[in-house]
Amino acid sequence: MDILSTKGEKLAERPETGDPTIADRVFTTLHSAILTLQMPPGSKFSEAEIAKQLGVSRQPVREAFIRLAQIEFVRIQPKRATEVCKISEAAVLNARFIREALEAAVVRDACENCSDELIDQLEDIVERQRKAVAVNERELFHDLDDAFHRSIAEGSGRGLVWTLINEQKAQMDRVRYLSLAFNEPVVIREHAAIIDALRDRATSRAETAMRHHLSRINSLIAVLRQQHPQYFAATQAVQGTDAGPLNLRVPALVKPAR
Amino acid sequence: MDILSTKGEKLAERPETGDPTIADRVFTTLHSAILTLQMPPGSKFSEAEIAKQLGVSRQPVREAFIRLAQIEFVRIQPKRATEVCKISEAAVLNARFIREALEAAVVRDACENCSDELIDQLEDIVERQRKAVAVNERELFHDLDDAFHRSIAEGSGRGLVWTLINEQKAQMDRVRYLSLAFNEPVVIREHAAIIDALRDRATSRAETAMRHHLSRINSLIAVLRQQHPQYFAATQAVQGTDAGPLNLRVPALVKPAR
DNA sequence: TAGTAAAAACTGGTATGGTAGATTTGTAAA
DNA sequence: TTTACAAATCTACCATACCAGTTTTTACTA
Repeated sequence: MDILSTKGEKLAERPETGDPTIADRVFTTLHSAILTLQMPPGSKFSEAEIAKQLGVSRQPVREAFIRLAQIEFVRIQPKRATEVCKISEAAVLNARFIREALEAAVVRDACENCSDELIDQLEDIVERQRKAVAVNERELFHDLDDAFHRSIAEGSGRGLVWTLINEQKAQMDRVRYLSLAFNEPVVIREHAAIIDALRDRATSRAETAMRHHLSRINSLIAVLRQQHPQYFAATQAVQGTDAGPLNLRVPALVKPAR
Repeated sequence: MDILSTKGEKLAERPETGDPTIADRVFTTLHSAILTLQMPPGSKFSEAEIAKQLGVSRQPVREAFIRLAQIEFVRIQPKRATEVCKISEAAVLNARFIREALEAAVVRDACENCSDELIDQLEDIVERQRKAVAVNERELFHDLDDAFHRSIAEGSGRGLVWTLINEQKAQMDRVRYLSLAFNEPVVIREHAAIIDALRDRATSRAETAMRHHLSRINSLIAVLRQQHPQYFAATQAVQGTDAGPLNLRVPALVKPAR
């Protein structure tokens, strides 16, 4: 089956080299395939199978799996199977909570720090979103949506925060791919409201607008869960990594290396 | 040699099995060694070297490296070396920003949702902190500090958020290990203030108290940077993963499945 | 036919050898 | 002494073989 996409985000590359490894490319490929639901939640596969499909050895596939497991895209069951994590409603709502808290803080910062150039840039992005809607370019629209939020973070000197938001967003993005009707006009209106508040340096209003903008997924998820129950995990299964009771220390074991 | 501990932070274990792999144990060991500065920032080492020291093959060490790289504990330079990431002031301040935004949101939630049992539990933790100070048990004190913040998150139904806070905290914890004088009495007083606000369900006051409590590291880091310049990265080196200008798709990199 | 146990066919985990690229070292020339 | 360049020695990456569990299939028994 010709499942694997060849496009993907630049999540995998090393900062030091413009020369991504095979493991990097496998990671990018699988990441994209999972995000776009080409590999649907709950589907099982094996290192060997993917390796064969991609024409590489098991080793880089295995390393890609490790990284995917760390961002909870897949769940590795030793000696058993590896499967694409189902969408956990709790995890999505948690991601939204985190994103809202962070973006609210970021947009407050932006109100106080940001340059007029940022506002111009944001308006440009929204304008391009209007055009994307006009020609029905859904992918472009979503990329521009990312760019909008990202620009706010970077424009207020919080570029590093975006890295984290982006990770959290991944779980939500799978939901987004499930939803065919995303109501782009409303998104554009909300973006415009955020820009207005930024221009007026109205901190509270900007925060409120951002929180409202990010809250829409709450209504989406319930509907989508109904439509695609097979993609969702059982309700109470939190599926998170438990860090244990107290994070106790381990004894000293490794000598520092020179 | 009898090398790898089987106890320790449960960061590494798989949910499905009580049987951590060698790679899990290597990860835990190295994670702890880096956190406690036994492996100081900037020190270089190799897969083979660590494998030899620990008496295992290179493979599980390599997988541990991958996971450590993902949380920015080490930096893998292909064909060159792997080194413990230096402490980046920008990264620490970023982590503090994220933590403050999240914990502020969490404590607001806690004011509205939390049970009286939580408040009792928090008071118990602070009481144990007092005892820890009395007998000068620094490690225990810090563990209890973690427990305090974690309990608030879990008590308000935001346990998953703690997972993320904990990751961010790691960068800050290395700084904490550098600091011999942590001013425990002030910490205890601030914890008490948070509890008071929680008991009164005073949302804004709780948030303010929490933000104030988390802001102390700002003054710490400048001093520590002076004292231990070799552990810190150059100022402008942000050292974060840059995802590129727009998250545009990358061209086809992997041959599609055969 | 139903139940059960052996065996075959998977799974991911680990060890090891080889490769390409980066760094260091050493040697020879200016 | 300094410089240039080649060889030796690192590095992490990849492929492969093997191992120990798990699951599925198969075949035999009641």
